[in-house]
Amino acid sequence: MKRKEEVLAKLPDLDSALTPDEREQVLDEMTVRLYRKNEFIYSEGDVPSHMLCLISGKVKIYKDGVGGRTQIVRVVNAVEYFGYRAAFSDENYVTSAAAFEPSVIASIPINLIRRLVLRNPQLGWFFIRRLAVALGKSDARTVGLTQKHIRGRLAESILFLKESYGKEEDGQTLNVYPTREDMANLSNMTTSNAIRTLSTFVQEGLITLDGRKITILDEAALQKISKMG
Amino acid sequence: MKRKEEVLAKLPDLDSALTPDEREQVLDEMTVRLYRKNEFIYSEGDVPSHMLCLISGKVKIYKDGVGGRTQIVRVVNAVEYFGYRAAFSDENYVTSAAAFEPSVIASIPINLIRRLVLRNPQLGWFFIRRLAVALGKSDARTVGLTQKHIRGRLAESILFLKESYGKEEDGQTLNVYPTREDMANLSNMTTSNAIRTLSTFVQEGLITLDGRKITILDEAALQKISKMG
DNA sequence: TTATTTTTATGTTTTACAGCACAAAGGTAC
DNA sequence: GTACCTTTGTGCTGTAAAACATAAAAATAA
Repeated sequence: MKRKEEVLAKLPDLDSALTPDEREQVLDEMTVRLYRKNEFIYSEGDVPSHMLCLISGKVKIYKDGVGGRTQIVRVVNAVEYFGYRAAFSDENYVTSAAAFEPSVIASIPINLIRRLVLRNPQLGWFFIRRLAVALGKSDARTVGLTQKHIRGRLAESILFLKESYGKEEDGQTLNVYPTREDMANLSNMTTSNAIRTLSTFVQEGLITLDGRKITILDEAALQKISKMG
Repeated sequence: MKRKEEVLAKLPDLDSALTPDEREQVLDEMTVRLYRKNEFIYSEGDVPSHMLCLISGKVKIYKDGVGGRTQIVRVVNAVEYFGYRAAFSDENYVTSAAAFEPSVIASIPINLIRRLVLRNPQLGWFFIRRLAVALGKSDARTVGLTQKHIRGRLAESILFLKESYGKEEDGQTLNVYPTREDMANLSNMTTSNAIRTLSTFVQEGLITLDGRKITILDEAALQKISKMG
């Protein structure tokens, strides 16, 4: 219970919306657990019963499409809520979620959240803002992924990861370590082409690679490649 | 003013959220005007000052991408709100909107809406649901447009228009009359390929074309083509 | 009406990228 | 340790769809 109190303290938007009674209830109904690397959190078709909150770690939200291909549509960083969209629109999940790396995730019954939102306009506004931002990003992504050429899409993905997860202390190495396949699934291309194009980026002095570590050397050039398509 | 009263009566989610005082204010600050066919409603980069409501007509929301290509990301049918996403996430518009056909559109200051949402949780919940549905569709669209082949994408677009605008009295002709270029911009392909692929659909007995009228003859087959990619 | 622009239609060429195939390197299990 | 599987890397081939080129038809303007 001590642990849960700490978790709740990290969720100010939610915590501040609670009466003492509700707070008790949230603490009672909330569960916290560790997901291992690559572990599934939920899958397309599942009934969304809980809102999730990533306390620590990194999570990818993706869709499996035609011909075994996968598209990562969003990534989640700590501390962020996720898994509530489907519940809010009364659908089953249309995406799947998995941990990029070991992740601690809190689950709160969605019915409880719904009740809170219907009583607390500030909390409602919080979710409106989150959804509005996500929708804008999704629309931008649709166009980027469909219209840009392979180099543009890969550059966009590298910058997307930088925006989402930031950099290490050196100020240029991405703070996330995706496989080449992850890069391909972010960028709407085959793994081969992700590998190939990353290599040419290295040759051109835009990035360096050390296993799965990606270090950005020339961000301006990447921006340009991403923008030009 | 009579006209505005009628318009407000068509917006139950909003109307019921208003106190008499606010109702007066909305009627006072709301403007209603007719947009001609293909007229711009707002453009990428504009500052969103009003929430819009399509009273009658049809509207397309689109993004201009690289190389002069355009992607229609959403379509709006009467009576539906639009143009609020950017305002809710404190951004300028990242999309543009134009009328598919002559359209009557009401504008309500977004600040007024924001105040109402912050006081009325039901209204907040209404927008949460709308945004959640839109985000789910946008994600599905991203994957459909990137992974499917040209026939699958075009079939998807035809079905998308059917879902969005429905059919005429005959039960099979789409109730919207997009140019071939519109079809291409919906389906992420060139106009030439939209024309070509529509023709093959006619040859295969899936649809008939009469100018811009699209009549669906074999919806099950279109569903299959859309699903298979 | 006639003129002019826009839209539709089709054929040809080019190319970006997927789809293999295969090998080396790196992890993981036993 | 050895065996096995996954990930990374590179070359080759085929093809889906863009790009280009005209031309006819339709819509719009004069």
